[in-house]
Amino acid sequence: MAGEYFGWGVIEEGWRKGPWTAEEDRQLIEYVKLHGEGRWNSVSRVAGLKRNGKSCRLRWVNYLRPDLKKGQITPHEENIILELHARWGNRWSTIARSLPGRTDNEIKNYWRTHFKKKAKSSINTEKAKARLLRRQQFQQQQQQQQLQQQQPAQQMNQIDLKKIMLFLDENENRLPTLPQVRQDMPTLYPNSTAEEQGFYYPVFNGYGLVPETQNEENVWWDGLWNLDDHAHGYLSTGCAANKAALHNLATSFY
DNA sequence: AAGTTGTTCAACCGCGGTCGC
DNA sequence: TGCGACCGCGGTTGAACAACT
Repeated sequence: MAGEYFGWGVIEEGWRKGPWTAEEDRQLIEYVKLHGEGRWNSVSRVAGLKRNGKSCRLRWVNYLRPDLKKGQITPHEENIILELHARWGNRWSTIARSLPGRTDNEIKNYWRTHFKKKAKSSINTEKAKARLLRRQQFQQQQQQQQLQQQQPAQQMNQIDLKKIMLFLDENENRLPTLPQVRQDMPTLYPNSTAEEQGFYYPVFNGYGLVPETQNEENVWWDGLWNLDDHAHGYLSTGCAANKAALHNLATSFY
């Protein structure tokens, strides 16, 4: 590698590498303000940054984006990471979508730092933990369901329940045959996932169906998680158990 | 106090998917 | 249909700092 040192960064083939300076950050922020996200390869030309498109995108997505949540991962977020990783594996960007303000890079780093070693030292222990977690989740879901049956009006707006039910009814024919993973409840998140089997799920975004080409189970559920207004309040109270409870609730409609 | 080891996280790299020509 | 440009993802690296000996 024949690179030229420039400050503590390196210039290689015309592109600067290494840590970003405050001035570079400022230039990138200014660029995004004016032109929006995307077209990263034109940043160098337009903003005069000696950074390639990839580097600019990464810097923006992982560090400069205004909606990023700074600070430590909370225990609740950690639970979600654990849960989703058990379900999806190393699909960091997918996991990150469920944690607003957190980046895939951040979650990946957090996982490696906090869980990878443990996983390495004892894969079996990890599997056992995942099983335990799922069992606990199932118990929570049952409790949650009981609560809902007792106090449905307080838990969730009827209109939103209707929305979901209508959605499920409307798409009854489109929904795939429930894969094995759903049939053997209480194992909510078994190791073999439906996504691997390439099922097609429609997406409900709170308003209607959104055509979706991805064959990912999570996309379907993400649609539900993204319910707005009242339902959002119910679903996103930061409680994975709530989501899981709805998951079960919805599953019962199949 | 100095050296070593461990931890964290920003940044880079390679690959694959998508899109437009 | 093939090709190149672009983008996003997951894996990996390395610098900075903290903790330990």
